[in-house]
Amino acid sequence: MGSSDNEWRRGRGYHHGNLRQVLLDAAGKLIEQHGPLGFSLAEAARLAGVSPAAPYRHFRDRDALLSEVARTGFERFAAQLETAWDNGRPTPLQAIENLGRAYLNFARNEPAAYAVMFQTVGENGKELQDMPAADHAFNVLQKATAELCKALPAAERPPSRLVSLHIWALAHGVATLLSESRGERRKVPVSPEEVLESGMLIYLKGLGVLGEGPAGGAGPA
Amino acid sequence: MGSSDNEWRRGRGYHHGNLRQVLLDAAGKLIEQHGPLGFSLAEAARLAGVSPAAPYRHFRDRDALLSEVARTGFERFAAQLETAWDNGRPTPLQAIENLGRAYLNFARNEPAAYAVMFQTVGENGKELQDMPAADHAFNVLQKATAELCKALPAAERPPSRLVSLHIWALAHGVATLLSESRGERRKVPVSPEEVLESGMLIYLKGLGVLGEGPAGGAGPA
DNA sequence: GATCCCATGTGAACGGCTTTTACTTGAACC
DNA sequence: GGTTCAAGTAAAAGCCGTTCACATGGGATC
Repeated sequence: MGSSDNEWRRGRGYHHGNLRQVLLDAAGKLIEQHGPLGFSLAEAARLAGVSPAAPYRHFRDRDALLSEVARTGFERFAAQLETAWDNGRPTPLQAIENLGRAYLNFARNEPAAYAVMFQTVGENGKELQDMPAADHAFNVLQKATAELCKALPAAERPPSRLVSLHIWALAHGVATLLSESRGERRKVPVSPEEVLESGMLIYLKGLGVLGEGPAGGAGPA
Repeated sequence: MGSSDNEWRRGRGYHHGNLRQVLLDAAGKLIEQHGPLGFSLAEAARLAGVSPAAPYRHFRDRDALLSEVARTGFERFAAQLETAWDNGRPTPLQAIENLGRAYLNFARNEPAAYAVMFQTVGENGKELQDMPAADHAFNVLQKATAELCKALPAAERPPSRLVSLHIWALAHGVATLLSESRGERRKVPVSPEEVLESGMLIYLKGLGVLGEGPAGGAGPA
C-alpha cells in the first residue's frame, strides 16, 4: 500500500483511477482464496468499490478478464524462467535445474495465475492458443533443452522440441499433482522440488547428458 | 405386483426410475460438451426430465454430484490401468508402456471424468483426498514401478514411490498439456502417445532399467 | 474560460443458477 | 384398505453474468 504518490490516477484521468488494474489485482486475490472456479466478477467489482457493471467498460466479459490474468501470468512466468535459465550459466545442467525450481516456485507463489493459465483458459477449447506470452514461456524451455542436447552426438540426439515437452510435462505434472492444496502431500512426504529434480536427473541421465553424477538422483545415504 | 424386475426400476421403487444414475450420465454428457465448469445441475435435471430440485434427493449439492463423477471415474481408471499392466506381462517394460497408453486412452476417451478427477475436485482444497478410488489408481502405478525397480541392484534403487510419482507426473503432464482441445497440438505435430512413450523410455534408460534397446526412444530414421 | 464529447461509471432489469422450504405423490408394507 | 416414507414438485430467496439507458466529469476545442 505504500504508493502514497498519485499512482492511483496515473493511467489517464479516470473516474475511479485505474480500475482495470485494480480489477486484475482483485481477481488474483479472489482466485487465490476461492479457486479459479469460485471467482466472481461481481465480487471483484465489489472489492474494487464499483458497480457490477463497471468491469464491462474494461473487459468484454468474465472470460476476457480471466484471459488477461493468464496473459500477464505467462509474461511473468516467461521472465522468471528466463532469469533462472540465465543463458545456461553456470553450466547447462545447473541452469536447467534452476529452471525447474523456478517453474515450481511460480506455481507455488502465484497459484491463482498458474491455475488460470493452465486450467480455466482453454477450458472447452475456446481461445487460449493465440497467446504469444505462452509461446514465449515455452520457448525458454526449448532454448534450454536445445542447449542441453548440443552435448549429445547428433546420431542419438532426439528432437529438442520433444525433450522440452518431456520436461515441461514432468514439471507441470509435479506442480499440479503435488500442489500444496492436494492431499497427496500427506502420503508423499517429499517436496515437489525433490520430485522434479530427481526425475529430471534420471531423465537427463537417460538422455546421455550427464557424465555419471548423482546416479539416479536418489542414491540412499 | 408381478416382479418383472425391469432394470429401469431395479434400485427400489422410485418415482422416476433410477434418477441417480441418469443424473450422473447426464452430467458426463454435459461436462464433455461444455467443460467441467460449464456444467449446471439445473441443466442436468432438465435433461433428465425432472425439476431443478429433484437432484437434491440424491446428492447433497452440486459438488457432491461432481465428486461422485470423479469417484466412479477413478474406479474405471484404476480398473483400466490394472488391465493394461496385466501383472507385468508379457514383460514389465512392455507392460508399463501399455499402462502409459491406457492412461492416455482414459484421458482421451473420458475427458469429462478425467477433468473432474484432476480439476474440479479439490479445486480449493476442499474434500478430494479421502477418495480411496484415487488411491487404488495410484497403487496400480506404484505396484508397476516396484516391479520395474526390482530389476535394479538395491544400491542404486530409488524409492519406488518416487519413481511412480515421476511417471505419474509425466503422464498427467502429457495428458493435460497435449489434450486434443489444447492448441499446442498444431505446433507439436506429435501424438501424446509418442511423447509419453519416448519420455518414459528415456527416463527408464536413466533409471538403469533398459538393456540398451531403442536408445533415446527417438532414434532418427 | 465556457462548451462539447466521449470514456467511464451507475441503476435497473432479465434470465439462469444453486439451494431451501413446504407441499404432494404413490409404491411398498401390514 | 390405510399408513408411511422415499422421491418428486413448486415456489421462493439470493447470487451471478450481462445488457441497456442514463449520468458524470475530465480534457480537448474554440
